[in-house]
Amino acid sequence: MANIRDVARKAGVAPITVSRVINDSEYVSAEVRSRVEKAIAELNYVPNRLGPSMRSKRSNTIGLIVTDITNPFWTTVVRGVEDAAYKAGYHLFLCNSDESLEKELEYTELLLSRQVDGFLIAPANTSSDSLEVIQKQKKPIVLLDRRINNPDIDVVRGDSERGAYLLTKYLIDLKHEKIVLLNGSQTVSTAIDRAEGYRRAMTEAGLEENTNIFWGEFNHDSGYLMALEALQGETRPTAIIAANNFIAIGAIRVLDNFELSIPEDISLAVFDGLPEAIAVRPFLTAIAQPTYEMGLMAANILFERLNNPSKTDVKKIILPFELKIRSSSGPPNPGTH
Amino acid sequence: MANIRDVARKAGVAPITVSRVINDSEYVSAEVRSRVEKAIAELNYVPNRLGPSMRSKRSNTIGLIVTDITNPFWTTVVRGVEDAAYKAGYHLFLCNSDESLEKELEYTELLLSRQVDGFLIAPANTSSDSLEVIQKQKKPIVLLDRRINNPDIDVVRGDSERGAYLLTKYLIDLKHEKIVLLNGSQTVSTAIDRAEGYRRAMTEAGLEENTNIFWGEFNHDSGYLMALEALQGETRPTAIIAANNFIAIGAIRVLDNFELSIPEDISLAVFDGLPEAIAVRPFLTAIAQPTYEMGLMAANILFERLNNPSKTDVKKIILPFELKIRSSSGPPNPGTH
DNA sequence: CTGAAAGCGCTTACAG
DNA sequence: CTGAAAGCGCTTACAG
Repeated sequence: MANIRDVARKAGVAPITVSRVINDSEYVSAEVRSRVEKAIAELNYVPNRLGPSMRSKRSNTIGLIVTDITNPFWTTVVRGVEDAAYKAGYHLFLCNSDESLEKELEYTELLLSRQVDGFLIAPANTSSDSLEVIQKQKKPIVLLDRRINNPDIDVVRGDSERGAYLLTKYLIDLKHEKIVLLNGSQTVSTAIDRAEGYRRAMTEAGLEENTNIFWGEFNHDSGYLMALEALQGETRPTAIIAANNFIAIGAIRVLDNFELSIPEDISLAVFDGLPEAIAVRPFLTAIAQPTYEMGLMAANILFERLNNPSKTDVKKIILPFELKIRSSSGPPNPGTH
Repeated sequence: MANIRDVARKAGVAPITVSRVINDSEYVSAEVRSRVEKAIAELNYVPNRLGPSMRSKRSNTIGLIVTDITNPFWTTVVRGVEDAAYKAGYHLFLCNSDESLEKELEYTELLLSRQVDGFLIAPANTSSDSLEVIQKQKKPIVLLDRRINNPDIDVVRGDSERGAYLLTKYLIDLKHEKIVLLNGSQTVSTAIDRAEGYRRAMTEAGLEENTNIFWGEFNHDSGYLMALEALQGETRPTAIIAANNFIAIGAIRVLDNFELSIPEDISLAVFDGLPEAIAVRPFLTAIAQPTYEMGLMAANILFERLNNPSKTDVKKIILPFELKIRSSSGPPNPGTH
């Protein structure tokens, strides 16, 4: 693998002249330029960007940490980020934290040592050490979808409180009274906010004594266990809200289990662009966010900040949820009970 | 941002001693070690891995180019790759080629200049320039799911020919005779192989005169257009095979369009782990591959090769497809016609 | 229009 | 057990 000196030698010029040709910078005579280009082609020379990165302290690289790219919510966010990065000339290090603070911190330190210019993170927890570690290195961060106990960090997130309020109210308007929320962990802002919105809608409707929140994790197994408990309790809910699509997948495993003899007409309402897979359920409501745009916006805010490090206004972008009814048959209400 | 010299000065030692502490290499007296560790902590020192990468010509970084991470098939492959990379201490640059040779080549060159150690690529085309460019730099490549006109490159792929054969035969056994294949492009190996398997099953059953292959692209719009053409043709098929899940999504847009008055009992058969979304269709068959394992295996073959550059045996791993029947109601056969 | 020197942050190889 | 020198591949800043 040839380096800039090999090319320079072959073309009979100095390395800096090769550099000028590569970067189209300053004047190089046509004759010298073509000699250099010939040498580059003959040697299959590919400039090593680690050199400039060392000097300039800019790698044009960003770290992207989501909890699990397998979740279609994050998949689409990541695609938005990647498209923005492609346009802006950045490259992406992709990491999955699996909702683990340890893994998140480990990735953070590795990415820092790789000299990423900035971070896009869906923090595993409202109080994440990773962010402080990054801030000590004065690298910009934009949070994805989740708030944090730190007012100085940019964030692009969905309006989880209002989303939960709308979804709950929608079920209440359909005459549901026994509505249960299968939620994520108390340490994740989206779960906290979704509980808040759910509570507000229940209270407004005079149903506060029916408020029933299960706190679990954003994964299949937790959804399964919470649904099992909720449905085997004394008073069976007529509607279940799953706080994210992974919880919904677990809940569906319970709802579709014939042996448990659970009535088919329990309504399921789901956050976060559920793979329509689940439209198999007779009564389904989904509420989702513009995830691709979330990725695009977050990435562009980060690049903006990298280009204008002096700007200090903190950006808090809150995107609306959109209600999507996907009942495959019949009305999603508890009238048949 | 402190560097190794700052730490050395603060601890009253030479930079090389700091290096030894960071890397736990060779003997450092306990006293000196603790002085260095104290200085590291006080200065929030994070070692810059670009330095070692420059010297060693190893970045511990790999380039991953898939066509579109939004496709759940690739999402899962990517997750497998990422898990393998995490364990092996590698970091991943994620790129989407969108089935474009130009974008693939552009990414390839950028990744080369970033000094990735190796590549995992789902090539956009059976004759991809990108691969030659990479081979000139003597960097290892493992192909994901797609063959190429080059016998020397490792590949981990699904057995598309046999998968298509099985899926077609399954439909034939259900008494379907008018089966149409909505396929990808003639330049992508999975499309070529799926056409081959489909043809073999049709011929074996004496249905070669019914063989009907549409060549398009692996995207929604192409699936929509091909399905439209197939269903509005003279003889309506009783079964449609979609060569990948994006084509299936387009086809479903046609099948579910009431205005076109297309009979509901047309059977749909789909490759590549369709988001079960589509189980809404009354008659659905899906055939899928172990995608997560594909990612894991491909990554591990790449790391193996990086650790043993001398080994030259080419690996061609072919993974089996698995048939999954997902009819939501009634038998998926054309008996009702 | 072209070039020699210095330095980005590390670690290998050698010396003591 | 500790350290001084050299070099990985570039480009900035200066000189001519």
